Amino acid sequence: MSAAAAATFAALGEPNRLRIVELLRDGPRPVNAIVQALGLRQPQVSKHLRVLGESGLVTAEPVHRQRIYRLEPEPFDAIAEWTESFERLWDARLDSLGDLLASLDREPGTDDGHRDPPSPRR
Amino acid sequence: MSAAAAATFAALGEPNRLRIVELLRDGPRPVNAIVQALGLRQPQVSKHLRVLGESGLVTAEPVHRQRIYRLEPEPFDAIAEWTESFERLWDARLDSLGDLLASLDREPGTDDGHRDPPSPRR
DNA sequence: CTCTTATATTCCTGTCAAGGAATACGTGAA
DNA sequence: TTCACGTATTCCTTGACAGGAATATAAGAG
Repeated sequence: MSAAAAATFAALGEPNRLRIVELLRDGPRPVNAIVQALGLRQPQVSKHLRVLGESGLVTAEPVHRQRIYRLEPEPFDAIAEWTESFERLWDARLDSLGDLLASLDREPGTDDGHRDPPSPRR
Repeated sequence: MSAAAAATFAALGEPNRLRIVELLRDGPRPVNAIVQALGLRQPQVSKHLRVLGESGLVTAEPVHRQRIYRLEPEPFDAIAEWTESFERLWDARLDSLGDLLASLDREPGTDDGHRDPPSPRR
């Protein structure tokens, strides 16, 4: 899940692609509507849409001579789920820091990687 | 909101940075612990931590000779909020293509009526 | 002060990605 | 068929970014 999440984040990390996604949040759009709404050039929009499509964020449906792009829910669900795994941590972080330090400050040199995670549970 | 979101997504879009973030989810860590846990080289980890810090995803607290890195909640809250603005759209997915397929797999719900399809004509 | 440990920074290099421009492709209309 | 429109692809150039290697900085131990 992490590898796919990285690809999704990378696709959304480009500002113009993020603008496209946020525009499509208001409803499906043909390419030309995106071009005009965002003031980008048509080839760049097509290229961005391709990247978004390869990440599963959008799909296209051909209608007439146009291709109507729309958002797909799965990647957003994945992001939401991923983010939720962090949201549960913020209330349980007061005093574990001191314990952590003592356990991690080990003898150097011959240390070959043995470490014990301090107390990741709350 | 969007501009900062793009920066956050970009920071998380790098696979090794995402691994670092997911490691820190289990608790704060000094740099060397990240190096050993992920099998990366120390300079690269420091560089990634710098990027993560510039996006506000992590902060460091100096203790002894080490710097303990931890996640910061704000960017995750921002991502969650951003994602929620999309999660409310999926139930309104009745459109021309959907209607064709709907006769096959549509499950009859309690919706006698028909929700307003967002057809943003322009 | 000197040495060591932990981390950060710099330089270099290769790769990849985004924008611009031009063009190719596909499909409906005449 | 030919034309026009909507969209996709290709080529090119430039800039950003990640990894490797070496080194610099900070601070505690002796």
